[in-house]
Amino acid sequence: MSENGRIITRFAPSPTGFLHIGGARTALFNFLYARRHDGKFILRIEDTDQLRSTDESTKAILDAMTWLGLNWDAGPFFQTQRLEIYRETAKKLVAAGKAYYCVCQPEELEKKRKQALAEGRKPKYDGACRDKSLTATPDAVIRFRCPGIGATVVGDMIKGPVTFNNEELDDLVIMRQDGHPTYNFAVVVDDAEMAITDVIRGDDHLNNTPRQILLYEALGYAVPRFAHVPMILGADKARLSKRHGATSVMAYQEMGYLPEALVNYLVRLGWSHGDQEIFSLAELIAFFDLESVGKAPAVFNPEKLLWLNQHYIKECPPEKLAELVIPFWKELGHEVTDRRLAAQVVTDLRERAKTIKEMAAGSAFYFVNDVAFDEAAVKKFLNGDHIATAEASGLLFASLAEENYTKEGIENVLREFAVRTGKKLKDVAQPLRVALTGTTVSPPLDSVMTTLGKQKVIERIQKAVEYAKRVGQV
RNA sequence: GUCCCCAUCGUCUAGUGGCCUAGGACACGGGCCUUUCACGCCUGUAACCGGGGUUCGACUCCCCGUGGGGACGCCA
Repeated sequence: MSENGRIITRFAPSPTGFLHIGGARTALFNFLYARRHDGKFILRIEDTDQLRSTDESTKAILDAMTWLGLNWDAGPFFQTQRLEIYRETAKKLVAAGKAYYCVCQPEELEKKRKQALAEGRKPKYDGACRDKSLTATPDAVIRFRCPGIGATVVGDMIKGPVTFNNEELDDLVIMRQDGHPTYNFAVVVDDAEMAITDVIRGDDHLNNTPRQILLYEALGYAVPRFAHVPMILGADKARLSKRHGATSVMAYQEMGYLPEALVNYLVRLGWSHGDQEIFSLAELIAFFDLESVGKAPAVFNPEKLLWLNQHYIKECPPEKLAELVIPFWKELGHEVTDRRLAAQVVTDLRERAKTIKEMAAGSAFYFVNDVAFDEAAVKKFLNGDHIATAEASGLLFASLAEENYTKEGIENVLREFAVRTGKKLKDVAQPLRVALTGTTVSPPLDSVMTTLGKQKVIERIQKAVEYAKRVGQV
């Protein structure tokens, strides 16, 4: 079954919600491990829970994987399309005496479970139907017969060998009343059938692993290698959840994050390569290994993710960045079609935005007909003497020859003007900035002015002067 | 309660018995640069959970404790 020793990994989410941060990291590790070893990465949707699985979730998960660039080589496979395989396999187990039908009622079991917990015992199935040799009936489930003696060792690639006493394991249900397999059964059958060589998953599954190994053995399958990755926690060290902020991968896209940033952040959550922080995809594929995955759970730190996002924004080519900002401008009501202009705007903002969303907001002034003036800024920099300064410098720009209307030319005008009037450059720049952008915070004036173009600059200065006069600043 | 896992700066981590006066990164403080805000550069604060062993020598190995996480479903 195994393709001559080739590594095969899989990501197997249940479609009961969006792809979250933790799942994304698991998927990423599986993806990288497969790529690193020139193997195969399979996507499998574990939709055996009829109640909670939805098509929307499946779509959302696929979209998020695609956005992150976690391209799978096969699948998505759906467990609900493979029901026959589980049923047949389960029947074989029953025929071999390794599994049996059970008619214990869920309510009854729940009662016993609670009682055991209350009495301080480990809640385990009591084996009521174990030796009744029941046959298939509509309300019967199938349980796997656990040995109950001996021990099972999980040779985990991250945690090292972990030993479980088999008496800790009870007879788990493998086929439900509704004819669907349970997780522990379906996962074993599929991982075996799909010839998965390395199972990389969250360490919340470590406790399931011994019973899965027992199933592999009962079915005569080869046992894969396991790697249990520690959980991701929130700032309060509790398991990461909605109350810690955004946990959905796509929420980060909406907030203006680059997939490269999220991938880079996620991979460093638990994995390291010396002191290196920034990794290209090619480097990740070249370097990723399970030996360097830590054993301790990691706290999700949005600040560092933000820093990485800023880094990738700075690195991003303007043309590509422009493509990414366009939808965010649109959301702000600016239909930007001029790609050249967009690339220029983005270049102005590139080093001063932490997210694409922030970049869109910080550059909206380029696209308006009338600048939205910030009251405090106007009050401070478009008054008395300042307004005369703006007006005067505006005339200078107007008289600037087209070939001198460059960043250098503009800066020269600014500097000479400051020297001539005995002002600080700052006192010349700020009024202009407010006139052109409406606020005191913007990219450098020479950039703003060249991007905006001479005509608009002159127009905006005039309008600003008029505005200031109108609101009685003079 | 039982079982399993884990434990280095606030956070992510380097460290595999002497290289450690414990390194890097984020965040934070100070400084430089500067036409605003940023970027960048320099710099500072900050950690080996506790106790026993083992060893000439423990952040590194062992045990116990403590703390945190996970599992105990006809969820995955």
